[in-house]
Amino acid sequence: MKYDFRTIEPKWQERWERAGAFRAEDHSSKPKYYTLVEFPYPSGAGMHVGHIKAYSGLEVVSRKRRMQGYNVLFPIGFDAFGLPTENYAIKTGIHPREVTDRNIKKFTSQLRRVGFSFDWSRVVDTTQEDYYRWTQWIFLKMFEKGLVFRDTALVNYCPSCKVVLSNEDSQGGHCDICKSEIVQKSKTVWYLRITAYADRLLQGLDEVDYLPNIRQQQVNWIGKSTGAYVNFPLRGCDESLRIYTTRCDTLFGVTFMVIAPEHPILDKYRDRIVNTADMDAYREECAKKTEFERTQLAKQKTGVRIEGLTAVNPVSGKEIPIYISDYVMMGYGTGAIMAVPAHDERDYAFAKKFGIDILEVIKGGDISKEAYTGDGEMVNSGFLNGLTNKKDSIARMLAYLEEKGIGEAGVQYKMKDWAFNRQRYWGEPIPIVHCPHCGMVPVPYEELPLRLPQISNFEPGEGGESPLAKIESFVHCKCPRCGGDARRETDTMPQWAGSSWYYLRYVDPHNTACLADPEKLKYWMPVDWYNGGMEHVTRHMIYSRFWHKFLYDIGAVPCAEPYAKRTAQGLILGPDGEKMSKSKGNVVDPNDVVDEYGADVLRTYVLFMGDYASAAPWNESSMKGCKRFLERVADLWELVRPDGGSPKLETAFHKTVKKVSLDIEELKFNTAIAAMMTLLNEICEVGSLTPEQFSVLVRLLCPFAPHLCEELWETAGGEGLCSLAPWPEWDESKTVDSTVEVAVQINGKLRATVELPLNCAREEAIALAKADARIAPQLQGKTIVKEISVPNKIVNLVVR
RNA sequence: GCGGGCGUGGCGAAAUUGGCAGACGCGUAAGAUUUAGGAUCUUAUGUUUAUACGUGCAGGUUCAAGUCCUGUCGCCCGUACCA
Repeated sequence: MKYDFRTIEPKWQERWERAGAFRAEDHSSKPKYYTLVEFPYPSGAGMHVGHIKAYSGLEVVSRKRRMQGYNVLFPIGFDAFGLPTENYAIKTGIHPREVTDRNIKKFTSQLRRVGFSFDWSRVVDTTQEDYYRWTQWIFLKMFEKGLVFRDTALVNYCPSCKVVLSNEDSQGGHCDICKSEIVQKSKTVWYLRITAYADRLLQGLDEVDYLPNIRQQQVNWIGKSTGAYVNFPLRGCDESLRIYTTRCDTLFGVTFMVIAPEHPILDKYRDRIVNTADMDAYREECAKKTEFERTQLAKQKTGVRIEGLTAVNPVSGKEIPIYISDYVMMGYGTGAIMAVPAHDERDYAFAKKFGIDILEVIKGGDISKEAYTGDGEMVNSGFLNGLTNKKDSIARMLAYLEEKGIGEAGVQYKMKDWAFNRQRYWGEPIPIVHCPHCGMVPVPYEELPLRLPQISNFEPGEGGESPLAKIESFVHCKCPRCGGDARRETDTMPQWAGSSWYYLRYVDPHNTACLADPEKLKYWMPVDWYNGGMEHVTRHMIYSRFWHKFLYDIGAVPCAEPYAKRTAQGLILGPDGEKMSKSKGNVVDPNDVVDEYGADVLRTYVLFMGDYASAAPWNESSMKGCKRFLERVADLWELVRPDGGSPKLETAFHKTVKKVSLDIEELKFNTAIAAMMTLLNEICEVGSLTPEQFSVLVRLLCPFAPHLCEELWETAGGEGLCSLAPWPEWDESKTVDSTVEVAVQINGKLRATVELPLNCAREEAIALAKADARIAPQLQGKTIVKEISVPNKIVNLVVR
């Protein structure tokens, strides 16, 4: 058969669509399987081949599952709210709705051309009113349950995007979207109390099957630490300074305290402080520093001693000085620390610089040179002296603190509450009304969706307020509670909102009564296998796990975890080995590849190019190997004969079916394809194959190159669609030949290989090995000290 | 610093519990075919003269190490003054 992909591919795409071949059934007696890929953000640039690789993995799994008789839900949609579209609108004046629709159209056509087996009847678009209605509904439910709060805080602000960012979106002190430097700004911010779920998000990881590195990243992100809160009395005040520490056993070694420059105690006891001028100067200096400067210029310690205010070490009774320094953060713990310079590197550096006492409480190091952070015997520590086990000394100290009422055990998380608002137009409006009498009042559920008003000027205000603030008709409203004049909240939700629950909407995308029908959720949830990029493993996944757990708590979903299994694919790099980006001009457009090579070659190549989880550079000439492979398969029909094949080829088929079946489950697509290539080589060597063998190969290859395989299936008179034909099975007993090649070593060095019957007995194998024409001469005059035989693998003769 | 991962031909990479290192593909070379080019097919292809040597480097365990152990160098990803 001539491999005419330009005719074949549109033909089968049309037939699949007409037959509804990949529609998931809501009511089915078949077992269900829900495969999920991360839905794309429809950017103006269109898709690149990285998207294709990201979807091809579970595409193969989904197709295999269908052939195995599962009712498969493999949906796609668009995460379409977001800044790039809005920035484009500002630049061009074209409404984001229009831009979004255009981009979605482009993405859809690209995806269709690749022949992905998505259920196109379930597409969701987060920017559609019937979708964001339910995003707002979830928000209001959280508001109702006290998980939404507002606070004035120093926030990460991007001066270029004019928008407040969460900690997650401003890592390394740079805006996640435009890469410009973040500044700290005091703003009123909406928060979601994700920290209330920190422990459950951590524990939930035990119930799911995530790749170990993915799990670890989430654990680190949540960042749970166990320790103690300790109160240090302030001399001459009724109040104590509260700190958090993981090493309360070193309490006797505390020689000073450090508090964050923003710590409220500084204002409260301002009249007692002698050197307010120095203090204010330092605080101002810190406020000006960006988060970036504060962490990068870190290693050099700066600070100011607060004169007139001292604390008392609650276990030793010694009076100790208090400093302010920006190495202590207001956002972690209590914003104050007890400093143990002898056993903490940062405290040590600070103490050296300011000439503060360093008191050893753990033996083992040389504290005249550096801080000792290892374990050892406790000294200078009263009742702890002599203890050598860290656990014991911590337990003893904790017991003491609790007994005396000085402190208590506690935990801390690195994870912070989720800053949940953006001063932007293209997002879900936050459905809250500010009433001068009633305060914050939720928009009634029956008024959802709270629609985005039509506007034409998308510029944010100079003060960084949302473009919505300029729309009088939107802002002015009546309070839903008292009916008086009120103002609408004008901030919108961050982009992460819509993607936090989209997998639920796929289950029932057109429901108008609830976010998804409970019965359908019960059938489809949880997602059996979720694949996506490593960059979404912390933010997106933790956010959506949090939303899901909340929905579980209010009875809206039937399971505690949304994703039963999670894997991640590696990037496709440009041909130059660099990350693909528009600015580097190394982006490969899937449309170009489909034009020149066809969708099946593209699909096969992105999976063949290397380990699925690793990054690999695009290499066009390497893709030609996949093209040749498919062309040779297309020609195979010529070799089909009822009496074709050979016993050896039959074994090769069983081996290959097994290998491909198992490799797909482990995302080892590269070796699965290699195995089929090897099989093809063997068929060509034999020169013929049976019709049944042909059918097996076509079905085996179908998830990878479905268009070609449908065509071959039809040519061979197969029944129905190849895509829905039964997955080939293998017979374990037929995966092995009757004879095996066994390596013969002398002193561990390969000297010959011998053909032995399968499962040849040890004695016989050794005897046959010794008798081999190449081995026997080498044993002349030598003594055999040891004979090792591993069945079907190796014989090793140790001689002297 | 901490957490995770990786280091194998000219290139992308394979290699169950330790058991023939380099499967499969690219590239390269020679030949066939072709008016020519391209495409296709056949053969060869880790280094080396047989012997020997080869999985970042140095040791170790073992009959046997890419795989296990100790030390060391380098790279990538994530995170970062987390008390």
